[in-house]
Amino acid sequence: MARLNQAFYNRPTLQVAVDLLGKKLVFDGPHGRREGLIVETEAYLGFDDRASHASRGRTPRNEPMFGPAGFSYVYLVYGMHWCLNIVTEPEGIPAAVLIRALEPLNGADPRITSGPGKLTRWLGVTGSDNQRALTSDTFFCEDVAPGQIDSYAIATGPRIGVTYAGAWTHKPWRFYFDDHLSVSQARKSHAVAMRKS
DNA sequence: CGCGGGATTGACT
DNA sequence: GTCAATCCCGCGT
Repeated sequence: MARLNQAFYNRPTLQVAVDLLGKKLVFDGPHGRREGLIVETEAYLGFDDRASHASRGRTPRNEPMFGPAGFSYVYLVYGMHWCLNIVTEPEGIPAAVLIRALEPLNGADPRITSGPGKLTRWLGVTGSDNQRALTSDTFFCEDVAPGQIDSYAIATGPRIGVTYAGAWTHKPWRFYFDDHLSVSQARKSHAVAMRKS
């Protein structure tokens, strides 16, 4: 199926975050080629969004977020887990979509990729993959043929782990396939996700 | 240059 | 439910 091009990512971030659900992520890494369906995302809108790394201006770490859409933004969190984002919106606007969960397509335990730190470990994505184009032959997303996957209701709710973000903490910018086995467990979240459809 | 804290996870009570 | 692991970043001194 069609590979997602830069124009796909060069759009409003909330739209990209929703549209990425159900797409296939492909990565050729240290474990060989690994593929997974994206089943959970979060949008980070930079500038005003206090949950975003870019809310306090341009720094060496968040530099990729300011760059052109369709590139990776990979950073280390809590000293041990890599998080994979895909940069969105035109160059100069810091925004990205965090990939929070995948359904592994090789028959592996669906929980092995049920979290942003878990899926990078499974894929083999590390800091050396920061700011790489996601439109290459070895790292990309693509459409999945209709009927190829089960249909899920798309749910939305507050983003995980951003309790420091003031008013932005509660923005419903997390999107996921409701009841999907690979969606991350939102632990201390008391928020009730709202059905989108 | 030191310090506080994080877009998490898994182990343990 | 609670907590530690672990290190880079960003900010204040």
